[in-house]
Parts: sequence; C-alpha cells; structure tokens
Amino acid sequence: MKDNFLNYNNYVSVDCVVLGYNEVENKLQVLLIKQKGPAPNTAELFKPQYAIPGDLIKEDESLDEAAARILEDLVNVKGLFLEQFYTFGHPDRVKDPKDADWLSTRRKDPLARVITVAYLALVRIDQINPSAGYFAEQIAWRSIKKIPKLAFDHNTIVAKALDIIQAHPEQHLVGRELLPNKFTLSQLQNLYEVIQNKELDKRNFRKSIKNNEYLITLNEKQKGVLHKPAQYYAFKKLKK
Amino acid sequence: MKDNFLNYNNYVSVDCVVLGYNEVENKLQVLLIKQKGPAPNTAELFKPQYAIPGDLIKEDESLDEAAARILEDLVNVKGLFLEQFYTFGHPDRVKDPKDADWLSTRRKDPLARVITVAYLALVRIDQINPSAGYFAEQIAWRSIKKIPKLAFDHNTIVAKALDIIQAHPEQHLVGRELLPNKFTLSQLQNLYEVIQNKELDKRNFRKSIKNNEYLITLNEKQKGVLHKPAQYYAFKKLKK
DNA sequence: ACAAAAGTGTTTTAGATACACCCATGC
DNA sequence: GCATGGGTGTATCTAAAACACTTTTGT
Repeated sequence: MKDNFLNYNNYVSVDCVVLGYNEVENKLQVLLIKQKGPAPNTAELFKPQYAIPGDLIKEDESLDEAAARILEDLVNVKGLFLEQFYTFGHPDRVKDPKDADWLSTRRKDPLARVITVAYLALVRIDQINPSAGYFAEQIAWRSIKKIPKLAFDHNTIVAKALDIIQAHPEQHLVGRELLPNKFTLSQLQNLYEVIQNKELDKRNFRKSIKNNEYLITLNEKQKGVLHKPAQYYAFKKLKK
Repeated sequence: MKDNFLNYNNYVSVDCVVLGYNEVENKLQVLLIKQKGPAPNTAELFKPQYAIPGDLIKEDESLDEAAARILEDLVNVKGLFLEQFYTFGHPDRVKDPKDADWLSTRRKDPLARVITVAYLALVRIDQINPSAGYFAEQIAWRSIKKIPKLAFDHNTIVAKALDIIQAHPEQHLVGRELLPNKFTLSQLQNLYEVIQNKELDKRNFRKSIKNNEYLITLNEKQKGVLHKPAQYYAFKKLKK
C-alpha cells in the first residue's frame, strides 16, 4: 500500500483531434501544428514534427475546460462540438527517440510518462482562424486521407477519432457543427458522403432525412446561381 | 510556457465498473468494495464507504494492464471483457469532505486531484470468486437498480457505464462474457432483457438472432428438466 | 393427465434500396 | 437554347412488430 505514496509523477495532457470540413473541396481535414523550437528562431536545431494540438492540463481546470482552452487558443472559436473519446496512457507513448528532442525542452522530467485524454472537435474550416503562436510554429490542414507521420502516438489518436465519427449514428449532430446556419440539401448530402466515405442516392437521402425531422425549411432560396436555385434549410434547435 | 515545468503532480488511477450477471435471479449487479480502514482493525475510526474497485496506476504499466491487474487481484479471473470507457478528471472529484478521511491515509498529498480512467468489466457472478483483501474490507454485489451512495464520484462513473452497455449494439459480445459456453436461447433472451431492461417477444427474438448468425447449434439438449428440454447453443469463435 | 418451459409462422408495417426524368435559372 | 445542379415518385425488398398454439419432458 506504500506504493500509493509514490505514484504521483504523472503528466496529464489533453490532445485535440480537430476535424475541419472544407465545403468547397468537400473534404474532411485534420488540423495539425508544426512543433515549435525551444526558443524563437532556433528551429533549425530541431527536427520539428507535425502533431495534433495538445497541452498539459492546468491545476484548476477540468478536462473539458482544458480541451476548450486549447481549442480556443488555437482556432479562436468557442462553443463547438467537443467530445472526449479515449485516453492514451501507455508508458512508452512518449519514449520514441524521435520525440526526445522536443520533450527535453518542455519537461522538467522528459522521460516521465504522459497520459493524454483525447478530444474530438468539429469545425467549419471557413469559419475559423487558426493562429500559429502559443502552440505552434505553423498550423496546417491535412486531408484525413493523407496524414503525415506525427509526433508521439498522434497517428493512433487521429485514427481512433475517425473511427468514432464514422460510427456515430446521430450525424445531424455532426452536421450542426460543420454546416452554415442555412444550407441546401445537397450541401448536407455532400457532408454525409464525406463522413461516411460513400455515395448516397439523392432521392433516398432526401426521403430519409425528411422523415427523421431535425430540419426546418426556411423560406429562402439560393440566388445568383446558374441553375435552379436550391431551397435553404436549417437545423431545428435541440431541446435540452 | 513555464507552466509546463510545474504541472506534474497528478495522481492517475484506474477504476473498474465490474458488472456481474446472476443468471439464477436474472439480475445485473455491480461489484462494490467497502473501503478499508487505515490499518487492520481500525475501521471504527473510519466511516467506510462503498466504492468501485480502483487503484493508482504503477509506473511501468499501461492503463489496460492496470485495469486487468485490479480486476485480477479482486476477482481472481483473467481475460474477461474489459474496456476503457471514459476519463473523469474534474479538479473537485476528490474534494468532497466525505472522502477526506480515506484520502488522508492513502495519499502523500490528500488534496491533489486524481484523474481516473474508468473501465467496464463483465463477469459471470457464479464463475468468479471475489476476495476481500488487498483492496477492500469486504466486497458486495448490488443490483444495478439499487446502488447505494458511493465514494468520490463513483455513482456518476457507474451510471455512465450502464448507459454504455445499454447503448452497445453488438450485444453478442456481451453475451459471450456473461453466459456459459453452452446455453439455451431462453438464457440468451433473459440476458438481453436484463441488459436492455425490457421484455422481448420470444419468436421475434429467435428470428432476429438466427439471422445475425453468431450462434452455432450444438448437438446436445438439456436433461432432467421437467419440461421440454431445450437445445443448447454456443457462440461462434470471433475471427480476430 | 398435468405443469412447465420449449419451440414454431403468418400478417402487417416501416424503412431501405434501386432507378430516370423534368425544372428553374444565368448566360 | 443550352448547361448546370435542383428537385421529385414508384416498385421492390428487407427488417421489425404483433400475436397463439403445439410439443416434450418429469412427476
């Protein structure tokens, strides 16, 4: 039982898989940061890697608050869909030699394990303004189909996030975050197709979503398009 | 960024919601422990509470290994269904005065936050042999419908575990853990009814499970029962 | 022969799938 | 008038739900 008096030296972090939807190209992308060197303009001493944004938790904040803080610092947007999905804590997850360099500049004990609680965030790429700065030298959006090698076990974390969003049955929750306030049924269908990674039949799609009824028909149509203008829709407010 | 050199003092624990199925009474129960006093036979100085089994993680073990260790120490069974489901880390989750007493005997810093990674385990009550000992003064099974007030935020943790098992669509995974190697369709139906907390129609139930096909028909029947003997079935092996 | 649980089919309903043409607009 | 994406209906199949009686055994 004495053991309990020791086991105290755990770093705990929150990492965010930020998925952004690019409506124009109809792609899902992940927000990556390029790790910062130990001090400004010393980046050349370093081999910076791409990583997902994350940070150690602060003493007085909950995990949800930490995730919101990281997201806010990075993308300058509040109140988005944000959900904890898994915790990664293998003792070796920060022991890869490729990561030693970065850790040595950031940790009192660079060899100590880091347990990380992973969150999934959904954002509209066109609506946010990610800023390199506190967290990163640079930020970059990368298609979920072409994710580079990432720091630590971040590839595993991203893969798990993608599994989860694809398994998620209540996709209108996802739609709420990734579409503008008013949108056409084609926009909605495109989004669902990207998430599910398959094509959907237009008529069947419209039938099924009109049954499930989380949509309201606005009384506004597209203007200035060179084809039949589409009806705009919006999501019903969620009760509770 | 200096903050990172501080945030080191986190206790990390793993807590296990052990759900046991009692086939005879057809009930789902949760395994609870009664907290141990600071030393043998000093329990009377204490107000021991019920809690779910958990422990701080050790330096060299993964979260999954910690969960398996806790479960093994407690119920003397290996290799059961065991799944991480959520991490609880609110700064106040161990700050309730009711818990101060226990913490003061177990922690170098009794006020430090404890982040706990929660696991769900499924066991057949008749197959295991939980032992009071290392973890607990006593152990107790309690029906999921009558769970007492527990230490820390353990009521919240148990509630979340129950949500998850009920939402879980692949219930045959659950069945594998909670039924004997050979079983009748009525046994399977009883289990599903308890988990879903509703009655199922016998004919429809049999139709649906025979479609989904994860069962094999054994060539053995019940013996010595005072009614028509039932056919035995088994689960197909899962391929990886 | 009776008590007890096992076992079995049909009908109805709702949702999923497959599939092809006309419509409104800008240029 | 033509190019562009928007919008619509029907037929078929599959899955879910509702519902009642006969069978096999032990005593």
